[in-house]
This record gives sequence, C-alpha cells and structure tokens, in this order.
Amino acid sequence: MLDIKFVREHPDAVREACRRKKIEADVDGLLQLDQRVRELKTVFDEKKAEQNRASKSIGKLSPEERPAALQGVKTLSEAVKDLEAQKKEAEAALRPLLLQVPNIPADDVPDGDTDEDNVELRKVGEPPTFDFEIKDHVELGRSLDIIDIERATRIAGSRTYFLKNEGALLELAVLRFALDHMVAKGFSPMLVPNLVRRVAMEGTAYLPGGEEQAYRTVKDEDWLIGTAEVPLTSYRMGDILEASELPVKMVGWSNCYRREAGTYGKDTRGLYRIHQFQKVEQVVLCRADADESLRWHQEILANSEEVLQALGQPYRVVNVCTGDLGRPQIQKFDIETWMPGRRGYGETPSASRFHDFQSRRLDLRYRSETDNRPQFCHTLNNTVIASPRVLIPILENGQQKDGSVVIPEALRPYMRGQEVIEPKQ
RNA sequence: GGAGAGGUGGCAGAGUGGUCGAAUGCGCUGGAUUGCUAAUCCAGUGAACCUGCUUUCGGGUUCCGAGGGUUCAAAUCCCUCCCUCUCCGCCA
Repeated sequence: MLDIKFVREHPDAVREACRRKKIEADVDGLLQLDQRVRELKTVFDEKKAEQNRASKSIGKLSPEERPAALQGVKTLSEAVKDLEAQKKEAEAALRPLLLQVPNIPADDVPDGDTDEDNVELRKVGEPPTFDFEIKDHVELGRSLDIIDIERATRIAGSRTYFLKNEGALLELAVLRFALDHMVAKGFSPMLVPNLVRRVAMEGTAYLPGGEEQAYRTVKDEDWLIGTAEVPLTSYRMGDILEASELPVKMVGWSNCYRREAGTYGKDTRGLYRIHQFQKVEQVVLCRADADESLRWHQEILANSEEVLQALGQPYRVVNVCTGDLGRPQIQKFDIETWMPGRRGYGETPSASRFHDFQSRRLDLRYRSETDNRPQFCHTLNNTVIASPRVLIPILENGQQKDGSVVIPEALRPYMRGQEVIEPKQ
C-alpha cells in the first residue's frame, strides 16, 4: 500500500507505474475521493470542535442552567453525527481504491509483458555437457530409489511426492547448509508458524487477491503459508522498533504450501511445481532509505548466489520485467538454475524489495535517531534455497554415465561424508 | 471441550460519565552533580490525520482491542465481534 500523500503529490508517477506494470487502478477516482474526504474532514472538524466547546461548558453549568443549554447542543450534535457518517463512508471507499495501486517500479526495471521479457544480467557457471543420454530427475529419482511420485499421487493427489533414502537426507542437507550459510552472515535463524491468521497474509500483501493460491483451514480461518516471508515479515507487526535494532536480519525455515490453482497442465512432471515444499528464506527490515534498501537487495541476492556457487550449480540472474512484477514490488531479481532435463534455466530464488509497501500494511515502524517521528521500515526478502526444486539441478547436473549422482562437496558433511548416490538396480 | 479473568501510551500499570490523551513507575532525551561508572536531582517525552501568509512555532479532529449503540458529553454504561491469559478435561 502506498502513502495516499505520495499518490496525491505524484499522480503521474503512479499512473506510469500502472501502465508499466499493466495493472489497473482508478487513480483519478482515488484522487477525487481523497479530495472529498479531506473536505468532509475539514467541515466535520470545525463542527465537532464547536460541539466539544459547548459540551464542555455544560459540565460547568449549574443544574438550573443546564436544560436551556442542552437544547442548542443537541441539534449541533445531530449535525455532527450526520457529517461523521458521510466522512466515514467516503473514507471506507478510499481504502479499496488505494489497495489497487501498485508500488512504483525502479527505473532500471525493464519494460515487458511476461517472463520472456525479463533481462538477463549475468550467467555464472557453465551448463555441463554429457557424452551419454541424460536422465531427468524423475528417472534418476526412480533408479536411485530416492523419489517416489507414483505412490504419493495415490494417497495425496497430483503434485505430491515422497523423498526417501538419500533423497530425504539430501533435502535436509541442502536446507541445513543454506541455513548455516546465512547464520554465518549474522542472520537470526527462525523456525516459524506455518499456519497463520489472516492479518499476516494481508500484511504481507498475499491477501486479498491470493485466495486461490493459498490453503485455508475449514474450522478456523487459518492459512497455510506459501513462504516463511509471511510470518517473518509479520514478526514485528505493530511494533515501533528502536533505530538501533535495525537492520533486522532473519532467516526462516518452513514448509510452504501452494494450491497452484490455474496451472493445470503446466510443469506437471516431477518436482518442479508441487503443493508442498521446504524453504529457507531470508528477510531484512531496514531503514526507510532507498539507497540502503538497494544495498540490502544486492546483498540478499549475493547470499543466494553464494549458496548456488557452493553447490556448483550453473545459474543466471534476471532483472524481472514490469509485466512480471507483482503489485507490491519495487524490483525483483530472479535466479534461475540450469536444469538439464528442462534444457533450460528454471526459476529458483527470487529476491524482492518493497520499500514500505508491506510495512505500511503491517504497521511496522521504527523511531529514527534524527527526527523522532516513527517511520515505516523497508522490507526485503529472498529465497536462500527451496527444496525439492533445487534437487532437480543437483541431481541432473551431477549425474554420471553409470547412472550415479555426485553429491556436491558442500553437502557431504551433512550426509555423513557420502560422495555419490548409486543406482539401486 | 467446560469454567473464569482481561485487552489502556516504547514497556509495566492506575483510572468506572464531564476537571482524562490519560496518574504512577520503568525506559528514553536534555540538563545538574560526579576521578570513571553507578546512584541522585531537575525538566521533557504517545500516535495518525487535517490545517494555518510549511514559521523546527501554532490551531483543530480522531485514537484507551475492533465495530455499533445510549448521552449535550464515553477509556468509563449497553450490544456484537476479535484477541490474550488462568484453571479443569483431553492430548502430540
């Protein structure tokens, strides 16, 4: 959610943002309503002040003097009530309009319609070449006896899986490796609620709008998180932080649940697009300073790149274009890892910065040391690693002619030193 | 699941129709004192919004969980909802 003052003062920037992001928002209607709200407020304030003065003086009157004075104030009070109703109605209509308004994309976000227009910033690592016919992760998972999708489907439906044997250990290894990497960088490790109230979903801007994408419990209205970003960013909701507490650097580990509605027939094979996975996620809360925000954006992006590099995975970084950017983001960098089975790069981590778009909804503020007024924090987040999706490149890139898979060195300490996963049959 | 208690400023915690944006304590800021630190003393210290010949100065409105009601007047009375806690039961 943007500051209404900002919209008022920079309507053209807001219209430009709508145009670039291809998001509809009634900016003119919003501005007209804002004007009306302020006019009503001025009139209401004046009348109410008059009433307050009159009321106050009644308290000081003697019992004999009161009845006469009461008559006059009563009509005044009725007029005030009427004005208040009008004002409230206008204010209530304002919020939904404001919620439609997208955040302003950064200048260096490329224009475009879909992810095909995302701009590649850099490639790191060379996709491996194979002198044999490669298997994809589904085939490898079966021959190594580490992934079972068929049986999962029987008991849990589409887009589900079992990880077993080294598959289970490999997932825990990669997650733990990612977590340790972030803890070494000063991020606080957090195990978070996976089931949250509506406020947290709304505060992080997943609701309203994302109802179809999230699971909800039937008896209580609780939501299964699609990412640890939800509880982590909401963690200090409603607080006024001391400036000395910033930046808040957190790394959370959670299960993530996504309905993947509207994706029927898309990415149906294997572990790419599934209903449940585990993710290590980094979240930063920092001062309301665009430059500082940008520096953190680069840093959290680098953190995730370091993890992929340590795992020896070839990847590229793309600057996500306006049409593929969500409403809340200023800018987003996706990291795409080479997946031989797809003969291309597949999305893995995704680093976003929001400025105060989320914190305004969450009422997440800090008291700056310069001027003493509370200000909204800036929020950022990035995936460190999401599994089992990351197992796809690890298995596919690491496969050998004999059907075995080499475990990245960085993970071996978490696998009791195991170097290779051998085929079972 | 059964019974009860409660939601007040950065925090703790008074306040049960007007003198309450709200006592007191802690914290914080400034000052005094002080070999240093601590302690002590004095002063200040909520937020949002509107507005004033945008002047580190003023005026106003709103906010005591949320929403509604009673009243000239509500933190205080009534209703609805949300949330938290305690005890009992059940249980990983």
